[in-house]
Amino acid sequence: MPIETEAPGLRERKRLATRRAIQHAVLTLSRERGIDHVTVEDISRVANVSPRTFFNYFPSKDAALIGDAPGLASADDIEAFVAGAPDSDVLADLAVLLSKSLQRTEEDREIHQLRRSVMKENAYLFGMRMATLRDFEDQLQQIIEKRFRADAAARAPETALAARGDDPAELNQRALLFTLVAVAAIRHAWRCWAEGDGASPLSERVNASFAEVYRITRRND
Amino acid sequence: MPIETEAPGLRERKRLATRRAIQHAVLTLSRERGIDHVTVEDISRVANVSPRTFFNYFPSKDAALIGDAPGLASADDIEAFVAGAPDSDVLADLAVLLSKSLQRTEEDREIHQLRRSVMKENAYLFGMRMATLRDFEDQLQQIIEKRFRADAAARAPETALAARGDDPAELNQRALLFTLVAVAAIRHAWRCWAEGDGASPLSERVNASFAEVYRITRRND
DNA sequence: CAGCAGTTTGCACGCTGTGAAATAATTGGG
DNA sequence: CCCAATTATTTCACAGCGTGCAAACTGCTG
Repeated sequence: MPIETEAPGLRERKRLATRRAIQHAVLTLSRERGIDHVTVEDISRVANVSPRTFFNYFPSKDAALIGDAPGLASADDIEAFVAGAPDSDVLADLAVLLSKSLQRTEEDREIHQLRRSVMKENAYLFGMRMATLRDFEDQLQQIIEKRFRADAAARAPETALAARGDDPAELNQRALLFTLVAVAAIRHAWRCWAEGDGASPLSERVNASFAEVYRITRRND
Repeated sequence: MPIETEAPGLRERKRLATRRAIQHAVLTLSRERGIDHVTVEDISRVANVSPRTFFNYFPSKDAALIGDAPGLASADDIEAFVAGAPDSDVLADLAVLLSKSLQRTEEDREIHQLRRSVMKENAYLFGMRMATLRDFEDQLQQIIEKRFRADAAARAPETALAARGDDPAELNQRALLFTLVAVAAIRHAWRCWAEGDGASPLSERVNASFAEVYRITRRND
């Protein structure tokens, strides 16, 4: 019995190859002519699939360009965050969690670099990517809410849930604000990283940006 | 000689009416059936224009739904922000500026409420709006950079520009972070406002959200 | 090999968005 | 009031996106 994954199998390998071919095609073509002058037909021709197959892999042309959504860290890491010490700094813990989450972004080097260079040219793509970030935000918000509830329970275990001062709507809003500030930090990190030469990994940048957020919100002295 | 605007003229009035009719049409139809089941043809029929005319007013179906980008405050307000006291809190000043900016968002009450209710149903529209926020962000970032330069000049007027410690790239990144944090606050305010009953105006919410950002970034004590 | 499940493809179709030219409406001047 | 210039609207044609469907194909399994 294999420890980890069964041998991927021809089917799966082919699937990944096709996916990669499509992404590679859309990125290189976009870099040459600009995305507006690249059609799905062009992409499919270069990637050696039918136009219809393109849409079996990606729901839209944009999706192929943008790539997969970031994806949150492992279940273990999330667990650790939720169960964090109730009197520790939530935002700081968040920085740790998110830095870890983005480490696994480094799957495919070449695609990654290509995408970065294409996005540097067409700034509006950053905006596109933001839209796909919504899922990420929603997940994050729910995790943060969970953490809040855990904190509250740890702090006052004897009090009944309903009796505690946590209005669910207010909890929601608090979690939302943490989420949005965290995403702001990620966006900052991401764009600094995209501007730079790619020397330092994205996850380091995230830590730096979170630290900057703290500096910014201190009134200057 | 009229003080302010010449009489708008028939042409301009009609134009505004059409614009409003289209927005009204797309919003009411979307609320009834969901936006995916509303075509440009439907919208144009209700608004009494040809489908082609629809695209003379809005570049896309989404654009009609989302409405105009927020738009920054008046030139005077921006001037005041840039020339702010160099040792005051930039983020706090920013809160004032943005709160003012969003006051003028309250142009058309009915459209505004409709849009709010449609967006409450289809959460993914929030993501769409984000994409349009990029212009706003860029403008904001430039204004903040200007403020930084003004501050630096006021603080050390004798030093030559080049000799001062402000690496242009670093200035950029700092301004970007301020921008993104500010936008995070606006997004928070906006979504809280959309959730609520619309009693308190958006601009007040912005102030509240900025205050919350400060609270959040203090390590809890 | 035979059958099954998953993949790719071709085809038809509706919808979005744009360019160009014809048509209609508004404005300003005589 | 009517004409000419200007601007807005419409009609038409067309390229591209994205989806449903059914047929052909390919890897998998016994």
